[in-house]
Amino acid sequence: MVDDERGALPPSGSATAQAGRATRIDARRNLETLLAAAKAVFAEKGVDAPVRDIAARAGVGVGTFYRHFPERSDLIAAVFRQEVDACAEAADALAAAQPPEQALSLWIARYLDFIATKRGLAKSLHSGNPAFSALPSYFETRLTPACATLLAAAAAAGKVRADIEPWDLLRAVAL
Amino acid sequence: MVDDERGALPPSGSATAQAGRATRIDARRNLETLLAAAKAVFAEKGVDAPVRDIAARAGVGVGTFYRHFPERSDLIAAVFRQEVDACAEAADALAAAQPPEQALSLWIARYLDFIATKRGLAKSLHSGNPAFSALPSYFETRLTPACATLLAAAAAAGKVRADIEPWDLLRAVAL
DNA sequence: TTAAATACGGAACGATGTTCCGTTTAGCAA
DNA sequence: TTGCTAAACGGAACATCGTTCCGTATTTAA
Repeated sequence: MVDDERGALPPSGSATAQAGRATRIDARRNLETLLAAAKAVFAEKGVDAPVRDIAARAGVGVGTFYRHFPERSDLIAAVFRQEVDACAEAADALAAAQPPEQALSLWIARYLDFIATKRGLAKSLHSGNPAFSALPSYFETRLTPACATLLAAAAAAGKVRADIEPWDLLRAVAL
Repeated sequence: MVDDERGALPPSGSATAQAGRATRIDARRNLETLLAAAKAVFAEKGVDAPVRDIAARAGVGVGTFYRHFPERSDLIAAVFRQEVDACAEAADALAAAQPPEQALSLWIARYLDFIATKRGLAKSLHSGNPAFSALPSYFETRLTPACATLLAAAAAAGKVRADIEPWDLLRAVAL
């Protein structure tokens, strides 16, 4: 259940039903509600907001919270991963709907939003907590290809130089 | 009382008796005991060690702790300041007792010790807590002149190049 | 419809920072 | 020395958090 959100690469929902029963629908709904509540509360009060506040905002008990996120840090990691996913998916959507140059430009704006949000998380990310050690790699693995696709299309259209490395672009903005 | 330890520049004990009574001797003794206990406990269990542990190690109640350090962060800042002071004073002592080249070399070793200790504190220092915002400046203001004196003497004796900036040396080792 | 598996809610626990207040003590004067 | 008072002390008590537990409610499969 929570582990579905933990896979290193598969975006966010992997219906890898192993055996036994399927995940209950109320459980999945609460998981999503909790993630949404967490994003809202983090934006309002920062990443240090109490678990109780997040559970309350989601209209759920703390017991339910901990069923989905065994530790507080798991929530933070899940929110981070979900936002990385959203940013990567935005790249696909833009590539499909816009001409190369605008797709790239709009996505960079989108990525800037993400970075701004991440500022608060960054403190947690670099806190030495092993719960977060995999996140930077997730970030890179997910976002580099997304950026690469947009860059390649723009380069093919002659809109940007062809020697720009996706990872360098990401770093340039992030730092 | 605690503010005696807070001054931006005057090392650690400024007997600037303003009015009223003098600081009680038991109070001053407890302050020193607490600082020593804190250093020991930090070395053992890290900067996140509970206030109670530090008070217990000092043989003192938590009430006494909070009389001297209104917030936990004040203790950390005080320990940091005291260690900066000790490092700066070591420079004077070495300059007075050793030939320039050895004084410099021995002091760098001493400074390395300090940096190693500071590692644990660094996390707190850069945590965004305003209680710590003045510490980097204290560090620089106190240590740069100490280092400069040693460097100047060594340069005058022809033992080191004359174009080494004290601050650069400090950074080179610290980073 | 029913029984078992699953999930839920929230009281309760343990740890920690901080406050409060009755008791003790150092410092001063008679 | 004795007595008085401000200052300091000790530690119980409070508030906040993360986390655990367990009795109850809901979902699902047959």
